[in-house]
Amino acid sequence: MPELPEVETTRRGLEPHLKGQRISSLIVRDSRLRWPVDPQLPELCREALIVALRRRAKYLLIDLELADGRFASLIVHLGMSGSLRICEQNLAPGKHDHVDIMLANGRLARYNDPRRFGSWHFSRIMSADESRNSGLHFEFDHWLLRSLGPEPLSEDFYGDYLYRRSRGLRGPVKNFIMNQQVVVGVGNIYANEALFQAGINPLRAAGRIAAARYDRLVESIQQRLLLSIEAGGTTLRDFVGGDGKPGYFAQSLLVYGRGGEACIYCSSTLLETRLNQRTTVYCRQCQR
DNA sequence: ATAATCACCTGCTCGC
DNA sequence: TGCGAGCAGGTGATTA
Repeated sequence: MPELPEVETTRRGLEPHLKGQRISSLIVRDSRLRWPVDPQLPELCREALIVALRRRAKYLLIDLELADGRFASLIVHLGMSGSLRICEQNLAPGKHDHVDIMLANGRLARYNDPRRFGSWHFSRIMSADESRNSGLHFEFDHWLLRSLGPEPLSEDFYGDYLYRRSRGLRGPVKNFIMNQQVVVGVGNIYANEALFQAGINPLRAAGRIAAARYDRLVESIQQRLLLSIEAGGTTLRDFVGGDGKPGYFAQSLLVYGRGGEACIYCSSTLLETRLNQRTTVYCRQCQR
């Protein structure tokens, strides 16, 4: 489920409840996630202070000051069906509630993930010296984050970057912008939405799109993501943010889930096909 | 190197 | 009402 707006919505919902709180214990009920959860995770997090909540790509980073004074981060991915939300400690865990972060203040952050495509990792933060010398954007170096592209809402993401990276590529532009090594955070919903707004046919070869059209695509990606964040993300089935509330961007979707219906601009029937085994919706009239 | 496919899971909807 | 097929917001690994 979660693409960048949903992860960012989760981060914003959790931040006021988690930042500055101490972890009393961490409970893993089912460690069979995308990658097995480190059996030592609860011990590693015991009595840690949560100092910040960040997001990188679709990963949620929970920064910790450990009991020994060192720093570390929990790296959480929500996969397709995950959510992390605040609730009271007297609320009994239900089906698929795989992880709890118990807080000293009587509340907890509960991770629910029916499909178990999400993941939890622990990474110590490098010392200041190591961080300076590494040339990385992060204070820690984790294999999951190592080869990610730029954040779509940052200055490192602009039309000419996409243009240059795409030269020579013959694959569809939709696959190109969903590649997290090219740009992070864009999943199936927002790839469809942004390409529609930009007037670009998702099947067009990435390497055959002019520079000016990539300028427009960057604007479209940024606008769709920002509008969705403002709306609290897209809830199709079960997404809830950190405060447990659904997002209402679904009502603003331009093409996703509307195959066979009329294009909002030209009224021609929206086409539906599959690209990289993902449903792709577009207007043949408006998208070239 | 690039591009396409597979694999990992549960839950839900659809057609018969 | 039951049952199999297909599909769902992601992504690393594997295969051409």
